[in-house]
Amino acid sequence: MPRPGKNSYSDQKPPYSYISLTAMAIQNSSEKMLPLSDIYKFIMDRFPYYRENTQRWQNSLRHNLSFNDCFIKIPRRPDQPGKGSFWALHPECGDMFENGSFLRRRKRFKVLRAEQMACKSSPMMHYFHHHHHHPGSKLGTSSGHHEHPAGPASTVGRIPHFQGYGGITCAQSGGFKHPFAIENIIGRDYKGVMASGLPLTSVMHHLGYPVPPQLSSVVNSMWPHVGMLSESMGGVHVPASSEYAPFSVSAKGLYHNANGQTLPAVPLPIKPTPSLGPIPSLTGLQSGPSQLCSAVSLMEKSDLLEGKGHPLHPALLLS
DNA sequence: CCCTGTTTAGGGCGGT
DNA sequence: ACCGCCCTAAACAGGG
Repeated sequence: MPRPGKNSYSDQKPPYSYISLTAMAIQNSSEKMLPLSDIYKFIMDRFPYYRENTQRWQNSLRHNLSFNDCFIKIPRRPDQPGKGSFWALHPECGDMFENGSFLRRRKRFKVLRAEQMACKSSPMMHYFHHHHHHPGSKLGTSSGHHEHPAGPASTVGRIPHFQGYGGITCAQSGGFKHPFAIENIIGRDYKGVMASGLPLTSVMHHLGYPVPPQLSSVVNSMWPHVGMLSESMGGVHVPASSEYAPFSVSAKGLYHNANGQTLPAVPLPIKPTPSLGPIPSLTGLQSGPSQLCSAVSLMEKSDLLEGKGHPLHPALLLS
C-alpha cells in the first residue's frame, strides 16, 4: 500500500512484468519495433519506479528480450544509424496475457524451429522472409545439441545464422492472437469488431500497417500509462508521473503513419532460433500440418533445452 | 569502455 | 509437491 503522503503510486512497482512493459513499448511505437535504448526510455518515462536501479532491471529486461521467443530482433538498415537492433513482437505470440494479468502470462509463447510451413501465403510473410527458401529438410539432421549438460558441449548447438528465423508459422490455424491484439484486449467482443476475425489484422497492426483507429483506441484504454506517443516520436507526452489514472486519448497519433515514408527497417528478423536439438518425438512429424507446427510453437526453447516439460504434451497437439 | 545480446543458474511464487 | 512463469545476478562475447 502506498504511503499516503509521499509519492503514492508513482514510485510503486508497476503491475506489469518486463515482458508486458517491453511489449507495451514496442506496441506503442509507430513502427512497432524499437531499439533497446528506446524501450528503456519508454519505461522510464512512464514508470518512475524504473528510474532507479537501472542496472538491475535493464539487465533483466535484456534477458527477457533474448530469452523469450515472443520478441524478435530486426537488424537496422544500413542507412539507419544507431546501435543494436530493433526489437519487435513475434507476429504469432498470441494470448500471452489472456488471463488478464500482465504480471504473469497464462503460458509462454514458444517458437520451435519449425519455420517452414507453407504459410508464406500470408502477405505478412515476406515481411520476414526475403527468400523464403528453406529446404524442406529442416531440422532433420539438426545440429546435435543434446540436452546433456556436457560442459563444453554447449557450443555445439550454436547455430546463429538467420535465414531461418524459425518459427513463423502462418496464422491460418486460426488461433493466434498477439498479446496486445484487440482480441485479447477487448476479449470476446472482438469478434464483432473483427470482420473476418483473422489474426492477420493483428499482425498488420503491430507491424505498423494501417489499422483502423478504433482498434488503437482500445489499446490506449488498455494501457493508460502508455500514453499516446513514445518520446521517440516527439509527440505530446503524458505526464511522466501519471499515476495509474486512466486517461482518454485519441488513438490518432498511434498509427498515423506507416505508409511508405518511413519504412520499417529491413524486414529481416533474426532470431537465432536454436536448433532445438533432436526432439525425438518430434522429428518424425516435421512435415506435419501447420497446426502441429503451431502447437509446437508453443514450446519455449528454454523449456526444451532445459528438459522441462514434454515437447509433445497432448495439450499442445490439439490446436 | 560501454552498450547490446546471449546464456546459465538459482530463488520466489502462484496455480494445480 | 510439482510445474511453469517471473526476477535477478552474473559471466561472457561482440560491436561501436
